Amino acid sequence: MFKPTTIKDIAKELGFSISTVSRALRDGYEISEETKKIVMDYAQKINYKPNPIALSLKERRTYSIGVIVCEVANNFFSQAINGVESIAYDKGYHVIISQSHDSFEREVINVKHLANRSVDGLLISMAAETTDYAHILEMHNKGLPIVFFDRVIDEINTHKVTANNFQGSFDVTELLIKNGVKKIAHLGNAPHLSITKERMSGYKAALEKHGIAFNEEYVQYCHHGGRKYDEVEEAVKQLVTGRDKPEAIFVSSDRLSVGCLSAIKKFNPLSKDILIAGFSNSDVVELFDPSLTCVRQPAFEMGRLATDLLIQLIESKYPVTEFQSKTLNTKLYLNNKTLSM
Amino acid sequence: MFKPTTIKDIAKELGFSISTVSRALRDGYEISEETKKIVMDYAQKINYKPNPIALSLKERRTYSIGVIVCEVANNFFSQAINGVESIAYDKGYHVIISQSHDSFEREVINVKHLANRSVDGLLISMAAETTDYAHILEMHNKGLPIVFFDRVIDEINTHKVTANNFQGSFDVTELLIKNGVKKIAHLGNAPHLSITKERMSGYKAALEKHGIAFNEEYVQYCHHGGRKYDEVEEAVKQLVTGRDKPEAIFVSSDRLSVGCLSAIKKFNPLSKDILIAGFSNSDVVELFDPSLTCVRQPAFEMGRLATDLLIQLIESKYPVTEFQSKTLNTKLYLNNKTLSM
DNA sequence: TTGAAAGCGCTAACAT
DNA sequence: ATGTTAGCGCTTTCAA
Repeated sequence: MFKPTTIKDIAKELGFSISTVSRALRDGYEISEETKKIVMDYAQKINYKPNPIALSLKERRTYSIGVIVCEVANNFFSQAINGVESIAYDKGYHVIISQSHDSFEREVINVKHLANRSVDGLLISMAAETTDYAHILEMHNKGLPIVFFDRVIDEINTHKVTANNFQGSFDVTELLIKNGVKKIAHLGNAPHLSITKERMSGYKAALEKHGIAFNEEYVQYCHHGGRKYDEVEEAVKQLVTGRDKPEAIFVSSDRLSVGCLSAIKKFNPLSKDILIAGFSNSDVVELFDPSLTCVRQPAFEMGRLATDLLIQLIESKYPVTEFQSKTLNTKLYLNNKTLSM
Repeated sequence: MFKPTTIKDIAKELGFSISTVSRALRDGYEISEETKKIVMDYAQKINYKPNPIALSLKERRTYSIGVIVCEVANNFFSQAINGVESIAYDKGYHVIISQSHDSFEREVINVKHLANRSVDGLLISMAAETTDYAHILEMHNKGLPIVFFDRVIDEINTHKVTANNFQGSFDVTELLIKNGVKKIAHLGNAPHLSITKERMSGYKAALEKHGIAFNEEYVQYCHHGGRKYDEVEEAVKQLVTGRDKPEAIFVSSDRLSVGCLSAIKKFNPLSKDILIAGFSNSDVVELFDPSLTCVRQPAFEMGRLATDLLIQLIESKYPVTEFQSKTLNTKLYLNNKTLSM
């Protein structure tokens, strides 16, 4: 069952040696046109395909790249993966996707599994739970090409691709302020994540620019990044039932934004006195009620870029020592008639 | 760079032969406890991991399974993939995800690529464009284990896992009828897809049961499955600007349902005189405006089940000749105060 | 109990 | 121009 033809079979069938067949197939210069034609035609006829496993063993590479994200059921990541694929396919690489589900343990398993010669390089957006980077560091030190995207870490020196999280946060916060909103709460992902910190900075900077004091009580974090709805609901509850109810909530992550909308809807089914703004790559934002003013990341482009850099690392003849940190601009989308630019 | 330890290195280091090391590591019965301990401890210490490529070449299997879906940026599929993963990981298989983007050409490439010894078996939901099944048939005939899920085809005899599309359609159509809605249009995916046909049947059966004539003018298909928004918009336009405007539209696919909501919102921003009901696995349906009454498929469970069946096929010692077609029930969710069960 | 050697499919020196 | 051989990392006869 499922016993594919090998080069040996062809050699036997055609009466050539294995190496002649091999060379003919790769169009080697030493082989006569005549022989080439015979071999090629026959290979064509029986639809011969070389065994990629054998090739991998020989060449010590797999022509596949691993992608580790928290989950694919997330607009930002599925779009980013489409970007990854678009480049990878063109350059002849497979894409192996693994989900960490924001779990440290799962991330470690995935990294080890993929890095253990299943892939030639790794594209990773860190899990929300991860604070110990030993597993990544180990692979990096062994020479495995790694490119970070979205959720990056300072501890490792390699290419990094992120959205301009600071500016995106700044812009949306300022937009709210310019529309007369002063009491802006902030709902963030796990606090140690790079995206959380960067987005927090942008938010604070906008407040500061406009002379609004930063209020610690207006800040809530969701350590599971919105993957546990209860956590989001509890955080939103804290915000809306606090002493000084905010006029708006800025939500700093994709999954969290819709979670926040659901929670708000639950607490406040009728009144729409709290504006929600946040990072989201949903392609149906215009359908949401309550409406979501959103910051959109160039996910597809980020995936492309990160993959391009990764493949450069993989294919580089010499050890790469100069690394790039690319930052791509976000875009703001109003979905609410009460707001204007 | 990135040169991992091999069994040979261990043998040299410890002064044993390669085969002794190999056997010690696999806990072979012929090896003395003492030698085993030495080898195991050392392997542990240097964190030795066997090269999976070499194992694959030897065992003629890869311990990975391929999944081909139209896209991961789709609630149903990303949930199904989570189900696939949950089983695959437990049984020690990698999951390689490929997207067809509903393109026939892409599907053919993906199938050939994966089937060509990159995976031990294939899980597939057919692309909307595909009407020629030669590429699948070829692999099936070569003995590659294949399990279909969601979008299945009759032409190949193997395990199949689907939602009860007929019943789901029937239920939601009947719900509308029982709520006094008689003029129900139907917006479907590509007409040759199994899901499209089954859902159409359920719709027709409900109409018939309640003595409502089937009206050809109330039917529109989207050959690209909602992946091209213009197509959806045009179809919806046809429906709502026809001679006899429907009171409701039943949309028979996940991606199409939100597309339809967008289109309706565009044509009818204020009046909400057209109810939309349809298949959707969105986890934020309660946020949609206009509201979407939806049929939800047990995506995760379908993924689990399909994977379980696939792994059974892969690991079966004997050729399997008895195949199962599993059908799982859908669930109806009202998100509209004007409707009741 | 351990080692030598063949073989999985392929490529690439090294012969001829 | 073509064939022989070794080797990629591992398992597994077969010999010792």
